Amino acid sequence: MYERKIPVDLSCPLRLTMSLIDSKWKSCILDELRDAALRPSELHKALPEATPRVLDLQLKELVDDGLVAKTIYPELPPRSEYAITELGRSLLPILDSMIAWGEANRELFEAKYGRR
Amino acid sequence: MYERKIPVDLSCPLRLTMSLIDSKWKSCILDELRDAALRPSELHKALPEATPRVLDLQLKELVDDGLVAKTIYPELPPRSEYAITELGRSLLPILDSMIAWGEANRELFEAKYGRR
DNA sequence: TCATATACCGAAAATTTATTCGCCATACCC
DNA sequence: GGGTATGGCGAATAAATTTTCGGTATATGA
Repeated sequence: MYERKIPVDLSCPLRLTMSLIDSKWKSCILDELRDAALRPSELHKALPEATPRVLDLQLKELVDDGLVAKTIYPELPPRSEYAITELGRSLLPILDSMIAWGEANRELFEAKYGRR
Repeated sequence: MYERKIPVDLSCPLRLTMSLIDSKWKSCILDELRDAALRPSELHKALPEATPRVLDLQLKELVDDGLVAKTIYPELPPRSEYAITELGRSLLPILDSMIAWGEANRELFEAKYGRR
């Protein structure tokens, strides 16, 4: 039985929301799942910089928190799919505003921290 | 001269925005500064769970990233103030939507992860 | 002289998060 | 039997973040 090591932060609304998405890949995973459910191998193809292991670990927490749902198909070789839930989907407007902010300010930070 | 250990993530708009605010206290600091500039001791009073040290470290990164501005008053004992910049203020609507989401879903997670 | 107050910083330790590597199980195919 | 493919997990390591503790500097005032 899986259990979060670090519990969701219930101390204030902002920290609650942040604690659900503030790891390195969770917000990207939710963003990738917005249009279609993906298998772990497809998600890894979409986010090649993330290792399969870390995607697996963070998907487990997203499932645990109810933002993503997992479906296992009893086939061989095994197949599973991860889909965003309605609760997870309700976070997408927040991610959208972050994406818009990042696009609006990309040049500023590229100039500041240098395009390699 | 101060320098970020981990650079801002320029690889995509979402990760850029997240990398600016995804540490444990940065979003709370920005939220606290929305109405008035605060001195470090006042900020610590507003966020007593954060140690003065970590507030200091994260304020430095927020200043470095241009989200917060620091003013030093040459008095004794020393006095300094941290104020949100226009760039930082442009993130507040995102924080507002996170706060609203957290309020809307607080009960769900309290039921799930237990009020102590 | 000594304590106070304020902001700040260095360094070590502790904690949390991410990476790397290799293994498991299973049915299919050669 | 050996190779392939898939999803998943354990454990060790590495890296990043946070905490803890102590110290600096300065003018005031007891």
